[in-house]
Amino acid sequence: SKRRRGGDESLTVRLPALLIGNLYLPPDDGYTWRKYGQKNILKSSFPRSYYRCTHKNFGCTAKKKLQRLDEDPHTYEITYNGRHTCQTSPTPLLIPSIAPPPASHGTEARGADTLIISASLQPPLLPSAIELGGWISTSELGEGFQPHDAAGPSERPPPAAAAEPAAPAGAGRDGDGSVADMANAMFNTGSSSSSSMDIIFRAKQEK
DNA sequence: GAAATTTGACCATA
DNA sequence: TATGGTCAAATTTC
Repeated sequence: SKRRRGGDESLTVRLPALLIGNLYLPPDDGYTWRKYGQKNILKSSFPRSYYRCTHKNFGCTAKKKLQRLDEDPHTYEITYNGRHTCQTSPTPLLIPSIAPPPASHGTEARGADTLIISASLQPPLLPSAIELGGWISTSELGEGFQPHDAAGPSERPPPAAAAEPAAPAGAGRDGDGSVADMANAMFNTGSSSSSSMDIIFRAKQEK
C-alpha cells in the first residue's frame, strides 16, 4: 500500500484510557514524552496531541500521536513514529516496532505498516499497570488479568522491565509516575498505598 | 533557573 | 486551499 522510505515505521494501537474519577487520561506507556503540539481535527471532537521523546537531544526521534476516539471516548488511539534510540528509556513494553503476530485473535493487521492491537490484550502489557501495581483495582480489570502477575518470573520476557524496577539509586527517572502522583494529588488519597484509589481500567470490547 | 505545556502562527502536503 | 503536523514564544510547573 503505502510504503515509506526505509525507516519510516509507524505503529498504531488502540488502548483503553485510564479512568480516574470521572475523567479519562491517556495510558502511560513508560516512555517520557514531551508534548509539542495539539490540533483540532475536523471530524473528531477531541483534539489530537503530539509528543516526542524527551531525549531528543541524544538523537531519539521517536514521536507519538495521541487521539481520543470519538466513538469510544474511553479509548485512545496512539500512533508511534520512529524508534527510541535513547537507552535511557525506562519501560520498553509494547511498541515492538511492528510486531509480526498477524493471525491471532486480538491482533489484526491494517495496511503494511499499521498494526492495531485490540485493547483486550493490552492490560497485561501496560507498564502503568505494572508500575502502579496496587493503585489499580484488579477487580475492575478485564478477565485475563493476573492480580499477582508482575511477581511471576515465568511471564513473557520483559527485557527492560526487569532492569527498570532495579532503579538505580539517585538517578531515578524523570517525573514518570505522573498518573499515580496526579491521582494522588487530585483525590488527596494521601499516604499509604491503600487501594482506596478509584482507578478503573476499562478494557474496551471491540464491537 | 530549568524543564515541560500551552497556544496560535507557520509550514507541508494532499 | 483546506487539513494536519510542527515551531516557538509565552506561560506554567517543578
